[in-house]
Amino acid sequence: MADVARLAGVSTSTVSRALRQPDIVSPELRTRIDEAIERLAYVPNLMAGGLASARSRTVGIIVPSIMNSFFSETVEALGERLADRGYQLMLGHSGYSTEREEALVASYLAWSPAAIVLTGRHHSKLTLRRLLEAEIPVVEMWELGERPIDMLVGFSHREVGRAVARHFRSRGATRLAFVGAALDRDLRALERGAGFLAEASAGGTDAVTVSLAERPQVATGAQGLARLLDEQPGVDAAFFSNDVMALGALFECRRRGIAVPERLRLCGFGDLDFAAESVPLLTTVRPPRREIGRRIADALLARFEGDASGPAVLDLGFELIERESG
Amino acid sequence: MADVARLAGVSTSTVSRALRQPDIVSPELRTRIDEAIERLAYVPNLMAGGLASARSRTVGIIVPSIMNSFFSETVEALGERLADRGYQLMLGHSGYSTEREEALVASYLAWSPAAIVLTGRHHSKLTLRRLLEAEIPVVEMWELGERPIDMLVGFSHREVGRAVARHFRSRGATRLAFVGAALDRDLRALERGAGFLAEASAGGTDAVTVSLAERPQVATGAQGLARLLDEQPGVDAAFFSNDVMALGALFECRRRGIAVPERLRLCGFGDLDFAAESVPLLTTVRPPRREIGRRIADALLARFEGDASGPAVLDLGFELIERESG
DNA sequence: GTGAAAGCGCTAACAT
DNA sequence: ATGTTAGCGCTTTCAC
Repeated sequence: MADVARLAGVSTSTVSRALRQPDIVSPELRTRIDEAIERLAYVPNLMAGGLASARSRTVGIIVPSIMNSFFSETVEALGERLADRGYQLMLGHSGYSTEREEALVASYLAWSPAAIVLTGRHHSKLTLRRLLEAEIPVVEMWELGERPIDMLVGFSHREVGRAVARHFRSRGATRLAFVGAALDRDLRALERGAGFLAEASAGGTDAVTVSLAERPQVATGAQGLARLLDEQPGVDAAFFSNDVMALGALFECRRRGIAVPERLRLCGFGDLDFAAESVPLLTTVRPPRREIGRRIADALLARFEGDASGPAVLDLGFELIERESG
Repeated sequence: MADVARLAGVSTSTVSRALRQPDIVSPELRTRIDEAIERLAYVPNLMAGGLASARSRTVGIIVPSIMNSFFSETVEALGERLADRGYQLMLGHSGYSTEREEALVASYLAWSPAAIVLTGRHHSKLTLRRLLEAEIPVVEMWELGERPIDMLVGFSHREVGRAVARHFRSRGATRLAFVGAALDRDLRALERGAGFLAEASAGGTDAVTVSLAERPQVATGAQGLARLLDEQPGVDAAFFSNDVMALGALFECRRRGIAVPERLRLCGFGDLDFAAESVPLLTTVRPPRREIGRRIADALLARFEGDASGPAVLDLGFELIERESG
C-alpha cells in the first residue's frame, strides 16, 4: 500500500480511504490511486486490515454436514451473494455435535468475523456466551422458535409434520407412521415427526414411529420400510425423515411388490431433484433451501451497512408437493 | 496475550512459544501459562499472528459446486482432518468458471493461506501466475496429468471411460453410447466420454455420444435416455455422465418398459448411495471421493511441517462396481 | 479532502 | 530456555 501511495503521490491513509469509502476521496486522487493499484497489481493484505480494524470480511458458517444437499444449497446461495460483496465464507461442519460446534465457533471468533451463521437452535452454553460477547450478527437457520441469539431464518418443522399428517388423512389414510433415522441427533427431523404424530392423534388417526439408529440414507429408508412392514403391517401411509430415505423406501416397495400409493402412501421431505422423476413421483415437502441462504445474505449485508431494521425472526414457510406416491 | 503473560509472570514471547511449540518451553512455565490462558479464557487473535508471521492456518479450497456430493465428500474429509490440526477451510465454488476461480484465488491469497486446493487442471493464466508467486503448497485434485502447478491428487477419467467400454464389450454389448451433460463445462465428464469412445473404437465397437446442454441432474438423465432411444435406437449399452443422470435414465426405462440390462445396459459414475439400492442395482464407477480429501490433508500437513518428500502426482485409482444394470 | 502518527496483537530475530 | 525489541501492513483518530 505504501508503494501505491508513493506512485500516486498521496499518503497511505488516502489510499486506504479510496479503497474503503471511495466517495470521500476527490475524483482526481481516486483515479490516480486506481491506476497505481492497477499498475502494481496491488493486493491488500486482509490480515493487516483486519488487525487494524478489529473486524474482517469473513462469515463463519456451520452446518451439520456439508454433504447434505439441503444445507449445501443454502451455503451455495449464501456464499454467492456474500462473495459478490467481498465477503468470504469459512465453512465447517459439526456432524450434529454441539461440542464440535463449540470448537468451530471459537476458532471462527479468532478471525474477528463479520458474522456467524449456525444451523439450528441447539448450542452449548459456552457457545452462546461467546457469541453474545462477540457482539456480531449471529444467524440461526433452518428452524424457528422463541428468543433467537440474534436473527433466525427458517421454517417450522413441526408444521411440516402436521401438514403431512393432514394431507394423508385427507387422502383417506387411516394408519400413519413416521419413519425417522438418527433422531437423537437430527432434531429437526424429530420435530417433524412430533408434529406429524400430534396432528394425527389430534385428528383421531392412529400413528406410530419407526426409529432407526443409522444415518438417513437410501439404504436406511429401505430398511425402515422393511421394519415398518414387519412391525406395523396395518400402516397405509408413511412419512419419512427425508427424500433420500423415501427413495430407499420406494425401491424397497418395488422389490416387495408393494403398490404405492394404493397399498401404502409415501411422503418424503426436501424435494430433492429425483422426487420429480422417480417412479412413482414422490410426494414431498419443499423447504426454502436457497431462499434461506439468500435471505440470510440480505439480512447480513444490511446489518453490515448499519441497517438493523430487519425482523429478528423470519419464517420462510414450506410447500407440500403432492405427486403420485402419497 | 499480554494479560496472560503478566498473570503467568513471563514475557509474551514465551506465551507465544508455549502456544506454537510447547516442547521448547519448560514444563513449569508451560503449566503456569496454560492456567493463565484458562483463567482468562484467552482466545488468540489469529489476524495479529497472521500479520506478524505472514501466514495463516487457513486453507482455501475451490470446487465447481458445493452441492455436488462428489466434491462435498472430499471437502468434508479434508476439512475434518485439517480442523483437527487447527486449520480452517475457506470454501468457494467456481460454478465451472475459470474467471470465478481467478477471483476466488485472489481473495484467498489476500489471507496468506497456508495452502490452496483447486479442482481440476484448467485455470486462467493469471491464476497460475499468482499461485506460483505465492510460493505456498497448491493442490489440484480430481484429475491427473502432466506438470502440476505443485501437487496433483486424483485419478484418470480417461481410464474410467475405457474401463466402462471394456466392461460393456465383455458383456456382449455391440452398440455403445456415452450420454453427457454440460460437457463444455464439465471437462472431467468429457474426458470420461473421450476415453469411452476411444476404447470402443479401438476394440472395433460402434459408439456414439448424446450430449445435453443442461446440468447433469436426474431429469437430464431421463431426457438423455429419451433422446438416445429416439436418435440411436440400436444402442444396447449406455454410459452416463454420472449416477444422478443414470438414475434418471433408470426411471425413464421403467416408464417406457425398457428392460435393464436385457434390452439396454446402463452404467453411471460416482457410486452415490442410491446406486446400491436402486431397482435394478446400478453398475457404476467408484471414485476415491473421501480418499482424495484425506490424502490431500496428509500431504498438506506434511508440507506444513517441512516435509516435501511426498509425490507430486498421486493416482488414487477407481473401481468399477458391477451390479445389475450393466 | 488529505496527511501524520499511533497503534491493532502478535511473531521472530537477537541477545542473554 | 527466556526476555527484548522491532516490526508485520493496514486503519483510524486527530490535525490541518
